[in-house]
Amino acid sequence: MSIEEAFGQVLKEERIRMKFSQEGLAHSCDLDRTYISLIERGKRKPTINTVFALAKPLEVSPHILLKKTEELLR
Amino acid sequence: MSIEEAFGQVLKEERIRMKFSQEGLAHSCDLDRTYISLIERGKRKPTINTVFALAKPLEVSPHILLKKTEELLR
DNA sequence: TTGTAGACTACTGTCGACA
DNA sequence: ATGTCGACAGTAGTCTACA
Repeated sequence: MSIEEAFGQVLKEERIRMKFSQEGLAHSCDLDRTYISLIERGKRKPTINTVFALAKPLEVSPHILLKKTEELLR
Repeated sequence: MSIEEAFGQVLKEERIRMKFSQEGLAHSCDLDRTYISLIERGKRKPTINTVFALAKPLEVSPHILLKKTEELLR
């Protein structure tokens, strides 16, 4: 499993936990809905700034997203 | 201070802690030396895969780099 | 509500050279 | 050992549209 696939899975879990639709999350962090879709399916490797943007509406620290990603990979 | 500036500062601290030159670190994580220089000066926003690549030779978990970045920003 | 496609812009990351 | 420059290839991220 690749880093971006693991990150996508984490993002999806956190998004669903917060009861966001992809659309709602996209709007909340000022990103495109189709881009959220791409990330969740492991088709994109977001920059650190994007990770920070995603983390905010998910009410989780950015580093937690990476930590969960690492846990999935190991 | 921007996210990328904070990350650059963290990277530099960790690199120096491990007694790497930019060149040595670049070689160890298979990135370009000038790119390490750009990141440390906050001129680039690395992707999550790049963060993972940088973390490995620094012998630190990727999420720790983000955590230290967050601490600098706050 | 989500996946996907295509066309597009902006920027990440490479490389060679020189101070 | 590092900063910087310019040129470049590849990809992050946008937007419209349709299943």
